[in-house]
Amino acid sequence: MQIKELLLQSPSQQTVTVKGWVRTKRVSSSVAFIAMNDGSTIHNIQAVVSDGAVSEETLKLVTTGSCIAVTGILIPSQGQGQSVEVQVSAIQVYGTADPEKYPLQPKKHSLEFLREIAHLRPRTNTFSAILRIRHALAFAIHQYFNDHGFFYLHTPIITGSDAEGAGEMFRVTTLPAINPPLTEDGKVDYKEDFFGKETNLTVSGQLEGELGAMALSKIYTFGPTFRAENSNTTRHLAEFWMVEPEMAFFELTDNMNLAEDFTKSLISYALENCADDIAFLEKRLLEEEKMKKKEEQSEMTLSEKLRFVSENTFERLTYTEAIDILLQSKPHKQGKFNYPVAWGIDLQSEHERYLVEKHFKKPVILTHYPKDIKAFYMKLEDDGKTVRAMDVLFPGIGEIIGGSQREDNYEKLLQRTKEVGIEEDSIWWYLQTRQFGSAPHAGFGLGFERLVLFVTGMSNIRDVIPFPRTPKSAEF
RNA sequence: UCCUUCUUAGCUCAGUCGGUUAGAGCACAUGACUGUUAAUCAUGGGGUCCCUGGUUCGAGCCCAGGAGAGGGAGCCA
Repeated sequence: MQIKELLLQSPSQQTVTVKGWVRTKRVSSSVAFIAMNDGSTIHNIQAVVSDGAVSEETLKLVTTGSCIAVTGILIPSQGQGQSVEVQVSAIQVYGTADPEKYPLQPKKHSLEFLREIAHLRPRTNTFSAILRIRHALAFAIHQYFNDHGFFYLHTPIITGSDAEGAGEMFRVTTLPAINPPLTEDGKVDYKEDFFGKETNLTVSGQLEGELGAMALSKIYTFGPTFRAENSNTTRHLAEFWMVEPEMAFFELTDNMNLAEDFTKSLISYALENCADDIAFLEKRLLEEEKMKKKEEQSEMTLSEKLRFVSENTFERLTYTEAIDILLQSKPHKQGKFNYPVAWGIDLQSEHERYLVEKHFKKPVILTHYPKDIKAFYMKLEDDGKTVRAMDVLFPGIGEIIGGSQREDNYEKLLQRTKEVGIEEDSIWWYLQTRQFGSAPHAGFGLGFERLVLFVTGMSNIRDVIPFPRTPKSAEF
């Protein structure tokens, strides 16, 4: 029986067997206490070994990190801190853990150190809590879409197009790294490669997602995506998971409504279903906050922040309105921004942070960006200057969602591909959807790790994915 | 990629003006203790001071180069 279930049982004379990893062992002359955890819950179960119940040799093997099965009777606990505990009659040691060598000690470890032992960090309270929340959010995503008539579309991970323009790509090839076949003009001959052309790992499933939406009406993708950008920040990974719904007959406002309802319901799901884990992470954050200066401490606890976001309306405004607010802002007038503010600029982090964290103090949806700073597939407004784009900005995270209504007019789309220098041949199939039964449609991409970051209150994206891939780092 | 900070025991860190034998807390080991909650108390072991080179009578400390990590920025989700 899992420890999560066991802790909910009322004590009985029935014999139970619990399997898990030892967190701590406390020994006194006549009794030993073993705290065990199997990852099913943040809570440990206490196994009590009375004098003589288990041989001394066996008990000696029970150390922090070892894996054991204990058999005994579930009894009411005499001590504080738990209602039931196991009165042990037998212990089976599955795997020992030399206490001199086992890196996880019954004490606080820095997140930096735990990153170096990512193979063991899921055994800590913090990471098991994060991983359970990550799972719950993934489940909630599928449930939400299923309940709302979306179909899960599996878009390819290896792509032959590099038209998304979302960033540098990882090349996929089976050609030898040394002396690859060359063309007559000395370049690598990809006709000889596995697919007979240049291929890469996907940076987004959107273009294929649109093909699905043009048949199934409402689809979503949820899979890994890859960016070979040399980004070294707390918000970027080279391999991350993205959720990309795409809906026929949706215009920009429908898209915004969906994005807002979707993220709110995911957060509510976590609040309802991961209460223990969120409470643990909240306590952890509070301790961390105490170390900070007064002015840097956040005004809300983690659960307050999550509830605030899930219960309040996101602020919606256009890029042009946002620029006006920034031009009127104190930091702009006092010259505090490092980057100048003017219509046409790409908003910098400091600008987004001001809008979200200082001015509105809630999530913000920015729309109608200038076309020149956005992707080619976004629908051009009638003003000819802006596109029907939307970015959802979250406090502390920045851009968590980027999306748009797509250009559904063939001529206009073709025009834009030419302007940004995309070869027609490379995305003929994408362009054809605008020739055969085109329809207004829209969609967005949600960075899954950024959502997990927000819900767990963690500050580094490397700590919300089991095995992070970042520049110069692909261990484990 | 740029800016910036850091690298000393298993972990988190201190280390004075460059000075002879490098410290603390936790962890670990041993012992004590009749119910603990990251138990407590006592004792003990544990060091390539990130690497390479230089300055100096003498370098953990100063200089140069390199590696790794953190934070910020850019790119974005």
